[in-house]
Amino acid sequence: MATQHIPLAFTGLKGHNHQHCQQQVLNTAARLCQQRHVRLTPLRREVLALICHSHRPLGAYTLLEQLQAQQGRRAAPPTVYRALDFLLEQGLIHRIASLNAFVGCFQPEQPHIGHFLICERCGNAAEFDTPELNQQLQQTTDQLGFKVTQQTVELFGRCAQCQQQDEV
Amino acid sequence: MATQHIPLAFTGLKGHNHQHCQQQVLNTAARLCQQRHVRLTPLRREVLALICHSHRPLGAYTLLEQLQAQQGRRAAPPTVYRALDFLLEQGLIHRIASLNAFVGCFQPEQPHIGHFLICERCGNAAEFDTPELNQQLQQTTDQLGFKVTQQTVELFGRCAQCQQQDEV
DNA sequence: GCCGATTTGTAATGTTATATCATTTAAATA
DNA sequence: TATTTAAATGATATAACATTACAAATCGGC
Repeated sequence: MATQHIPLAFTGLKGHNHQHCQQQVLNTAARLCQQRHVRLTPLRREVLALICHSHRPLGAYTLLEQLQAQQGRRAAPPTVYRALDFLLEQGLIHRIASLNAFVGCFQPEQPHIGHFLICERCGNAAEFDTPELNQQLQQTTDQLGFKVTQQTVELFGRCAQCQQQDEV
Repeated sequence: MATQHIPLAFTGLKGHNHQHCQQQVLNTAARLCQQRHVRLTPLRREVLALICHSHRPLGAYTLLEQLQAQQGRRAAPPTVYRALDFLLEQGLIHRIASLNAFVGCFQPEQPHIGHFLICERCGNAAEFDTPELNQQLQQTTDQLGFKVTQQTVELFGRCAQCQQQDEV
């Protein structure tokens, strides 16, 4: 729940090996699905791969196009949405409500609250999860007598790299 | 910015006079628009009134229906969306991204970050704004080198009242 | 191999939001 | 007050996002 998570998407310049990162996500997904006795079918795996191909949130229809393009697969919206539903259920991706888009989860081992930083310049989304913030949210809502069951925390702005780029 | 805000929507049972509340919002809106030299036209005022009629977020097409029903006004989607854009710009309403819906702002005097508690049982949304949480968010994002320009914080769950109701 | 359950295909439709251009209304100015 | 100009609204079409319903195919367990 309160797992420390270094934002991956914004580590790009500092030796983030994305190909490796993506492969790892796919491997982890395969293992988790096996453990959970659910099926990571080719289609689902494909959608996950497309999503994890970048750290930018992708819309369902973008995924649909890419599916069609990539392997001449005839696909309709439900095809993608069903795959997305599965991946969401398994905690392998997250939905970014304010963008109607989806990003890969890079810590799918244990289910967790997804808090996001989204850079308006590079488009990358980074998941973050700090105990302090969780605690503060808990404390605040406790005080108000509100029992939280689900969170949407999406912070937009500029990542560190893009702030530097801006100055140039 | 860090104005203490007692969630209004969840004070219903404790003497929240909603008619008065709604009237006050409309009056404040009128005054603010006058001060700002922008026009709170009948249409915009009407949409604001509909939104503030309850504390439940309303979708654009619900508002459209209500507009049409209420005064036989012929209206198309852009009519509503333009009014909503205006009200958003003026800080008189907020958009709840995870619901594609809109709620009134009950503290429109000074622009502020909208953080929301949304009860899944009664459907009410309450704005909250605590210095502690703001500070923690600031601190967390500072540490990550991220410069926030816009926030979507929407917490779903049960309000205090509905928790009581559940127990019955 | 057969049966039931899960997954995928397909067509249609629902929901949310925007683009574009014409028309009307309000405000500013002469 | 008449005229000009800007702002707001009307109207049509369409884009973007998402779901329903039912048929066909595929997978696992027996």
